[in-house]
Amino acid sequence: MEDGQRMYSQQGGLTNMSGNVLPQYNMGQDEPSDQRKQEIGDILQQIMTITDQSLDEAQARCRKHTLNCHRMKPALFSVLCEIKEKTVLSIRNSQEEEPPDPQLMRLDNMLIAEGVAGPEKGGGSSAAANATAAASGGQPDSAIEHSDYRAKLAQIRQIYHTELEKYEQSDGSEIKNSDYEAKLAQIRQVYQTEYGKYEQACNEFTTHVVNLLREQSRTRPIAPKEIERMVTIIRKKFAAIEMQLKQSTCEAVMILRSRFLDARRKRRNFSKQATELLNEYFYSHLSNPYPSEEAKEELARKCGITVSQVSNWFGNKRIRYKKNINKAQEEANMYAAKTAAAAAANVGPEGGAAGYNVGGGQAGMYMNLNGGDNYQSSDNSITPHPRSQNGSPHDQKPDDSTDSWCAGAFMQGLDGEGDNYDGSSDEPGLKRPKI
DNA sequence: TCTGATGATTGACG
DNA sequence: CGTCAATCATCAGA
Repeated sequence: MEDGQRMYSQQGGLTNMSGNVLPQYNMGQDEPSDQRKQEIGDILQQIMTITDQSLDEAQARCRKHTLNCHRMKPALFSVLCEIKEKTVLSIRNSQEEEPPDPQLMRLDNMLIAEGVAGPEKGGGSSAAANATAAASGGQPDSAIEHSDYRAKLAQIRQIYHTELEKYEQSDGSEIKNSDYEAKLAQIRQVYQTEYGKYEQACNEFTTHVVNLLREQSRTRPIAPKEIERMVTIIRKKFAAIEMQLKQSTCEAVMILRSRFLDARRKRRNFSKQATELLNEYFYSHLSNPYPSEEAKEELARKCGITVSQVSNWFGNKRIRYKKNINKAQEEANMYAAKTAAAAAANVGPEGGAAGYNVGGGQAGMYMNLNGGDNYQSSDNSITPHPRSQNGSPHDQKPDDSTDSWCAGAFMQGLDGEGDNYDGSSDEPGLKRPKI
C-alpha cells in the first residue's frame, strides 16, 4: 500500500517505481494552469494522508466526502488504478496458483484416515461449514481489532494445547480397549472445536480486512482483484496455524495409539497383597474355583484391579494349577497352613482352615481318575495312561474338564467345610513333563 | 543373560 | 458370554 505514496510526486507529475516521469499520465495538458496544478496537488495530498487519519472521526468522514465529490477525483482515480494495474499487479501475478502444501495434504489424509476429520461422523468439514456460515452470515461490521485477533489466536492455541495435555496425561498408564475409542473421540471433538474456532477467527479477520479494503477502495486505487489477493494472503498466513493444529492433532493420535498398543501388551505384576488375596480365595474354593460375578467384583475391589483381571487371574490359575498339580499342592499346603494359623490365632483351634476344602484329596483324586474309573471312558480312543508312568495326561486334549473342574476330581466331599487339608498324599508320578 | 513366573491376548467351544 | 488352552510379552531373580 505504501508504494502508492511513493509513486506520486507532489507536483502532480507521475512517476513509476524507478522514479521516471510518465508523460502519458500528464492529463493530456501541455501546460496545466497553476490553479489546476494546485487542485491536483491538493487532492493527492488528501489521498496520501487519508489512511493516516482515524476512520471513526466525523471530521475524517467529512473530508472523505469532499474528496469523493471532488470533480477531479474520478479521473485521478482511474489513472491511479491503471498505474497499479501495470506495476503492482504484474509483479505479483507471477506467483499465483501455488499447489497445495504437500505436508498439509499428508496431515489431512492422516486425520481423515484416523476418523478425526472428514465428512463422516459430522467431522471437521461440517464444523468448518458452521464456522464459515457463522462468520459470513454474521455481522459484516464485526471489525475485530488487530490486538483482538492476536489474542484470539493465542487463545485458540492455548486452549488447544491445554486440552491436548489433559488427554495425554490422564492416566496414560492404563488405556483399556474402550478407552481408546473414547479418547479418540475426545481428540476428534477438540480438533473440530478448535478447527471451528480457527476458521471463525480466520473468517472474521478476512471479513474485517475485506471491509476495510472496500472502504478504502473508494478513495484509493484498490482493485477487487487485489482484495482477492489479500484474502489469499491472509489465508496463507492462517494456514500456518491450521497446519500447527493439524500437526498437533496427528501427534496426539499417534501418541494415543502407540500408548494403547503398548498397554495391550504391557504386563505389570499385581501387588503381593493382591496375589495373596487371590490365592487365598482360590485355595479356599479349590473344589470350585469359579468366583461369581459378585465375588469377582469383591476381589477386584480388594485387590485394586479390574474384574477382567480377576477373571484372567483365575483362568490362568486354574489352568496352571491343573498343569502342575504337584507344585500347586505345595502352594495349597502353604495357604492351608497359613489360614489355619490365622484362624487358630483368631478363633481357636477348632475353627482352623475352615474354608479350605482343598484336601490332600486332590492329588489322589486326580490319580484315581487317571488310573481307574471313568476317566478313560470319557477319553475317546486314546489309551489310558497308566498312572504310575509319567506318561502323563498332558496330551489329553479333551481333558478332564468334562463335568467338573480338574477332571471332576474334587467334586465330592471336598467341598465340605470341616475337612482340612492333609498334605499326606504325595504322588511323584503326577509330575508331568513340561511342555 | 538366561529362565521360570505371570498377566494378557486369542481362538475355539458349549 | 465364560471358560479353556495355547501363546505372547514382560517381569524378576539367579
